[in-house]
Amino acid sequence: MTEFFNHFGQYIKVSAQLKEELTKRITFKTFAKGEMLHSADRICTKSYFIQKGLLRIYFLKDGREVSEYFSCEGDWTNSPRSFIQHKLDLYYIDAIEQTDVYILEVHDLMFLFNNFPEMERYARLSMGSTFGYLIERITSMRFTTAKEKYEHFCEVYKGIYHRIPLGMVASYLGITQETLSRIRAEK
Amino acid sequence: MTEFFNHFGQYIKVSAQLKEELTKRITFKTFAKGEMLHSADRICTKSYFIQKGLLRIYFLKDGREVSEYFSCEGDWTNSPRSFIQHKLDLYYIDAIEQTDVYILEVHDLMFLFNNFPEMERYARLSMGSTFGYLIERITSMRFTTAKEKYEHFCEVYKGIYHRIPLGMVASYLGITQETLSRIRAEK
DNA sequence: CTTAACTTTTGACCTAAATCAAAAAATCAC
DNA sequence: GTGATTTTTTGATTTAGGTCAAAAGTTAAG
Repeated sequence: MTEFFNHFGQYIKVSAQLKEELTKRITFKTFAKGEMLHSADRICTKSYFIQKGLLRIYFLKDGREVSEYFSCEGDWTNSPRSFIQHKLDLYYIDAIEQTDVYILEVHDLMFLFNNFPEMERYARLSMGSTFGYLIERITSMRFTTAKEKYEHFCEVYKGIYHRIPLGMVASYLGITQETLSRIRAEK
Repeated sequence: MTEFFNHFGQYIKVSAQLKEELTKRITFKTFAKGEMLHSADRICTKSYFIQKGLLRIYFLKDGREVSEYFSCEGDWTNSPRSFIQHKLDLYYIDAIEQTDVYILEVHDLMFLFNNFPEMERYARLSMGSTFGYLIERITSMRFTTAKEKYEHFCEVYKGIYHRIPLGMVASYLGITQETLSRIRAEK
């Protein structure tokens, strides 16, 4: 669980007491490649912290799977609006590779928010980072060629972009797999 | 300042003491139409809460202004990464209409975070809402026609979309003004 | 008012990327 | 290992929306 506590340690000082409560509330699970972690027909009550592996968040558009984003080692993953606002949303989560995760239930997280003010700070700060990533992504989606979009993707997902199948990358970028295949071929 | 405290009241209980500290630290200013609130050559140390009016956050791409988003009555505005991470970023902020704002300096905000744990909660919760909006926007930008993008924009900015000049809307959507003009004309 | 400076619309033409189709390559299951 | 399924590549064709250019409308300043 070292990587798990280190993650919090990036933003706040993790007291022995918080560590104990986290340990008590967290569970561990391994998902096989292709296995579903979350489906759009349920409210998302779990957040997954990836110890090892790769997850994909996607939704269905006219029957086709469109990747929303990818998460790897050291990331939290859930269906954001479903988890935060406790309502249904359109996202599915599955495992691109065999993936080991720590699981935290939303009611346990609420307990932590209510009893450890530093957890509120942790949430504020870590959300702040993700914020920047989302804004940069929106920026990079407009007035850019398919090639530029792909190059931006490779930068952001440096180190893991080769672990993600081409078709999933294409839908993440909002281009067809044929176009992405041609971009990869040309250089 | 009622609208200002009401905003916090949506997320947390605002104690008399917090109210007092907020009042002490906030300043008020009016910007004329077209006036700049923030420029990319400076670090953004101020956050603006709009009492009345309309602001635009934009950046320059090949010399053209690209709208990142718009903020109106009841919204906070700043250059997000610059304000949060205290570094330079590429965004400019100007006033689309004459705009009245409450101004909070980043160091005053930090004081509030350090002395009022409920402010951390406020930040977590209000960021959570914005999060949902950003993700939905990313979703709506891929595999959609220019017309669908515009319709989504009108929904999200219902009530204020007619206050924003066409060219600014077009760049927000990542389409040309000519295309947007034709979309508006056809129906 | 009147001129200047933007903003929006309209028209003609062009191109990046979509679509459709099928072959080739890689991966999986037994 | 072998056939079946899935993923990726390649080719031909189409199209939505971009570019360029200019006219029409609108707003602002003196």
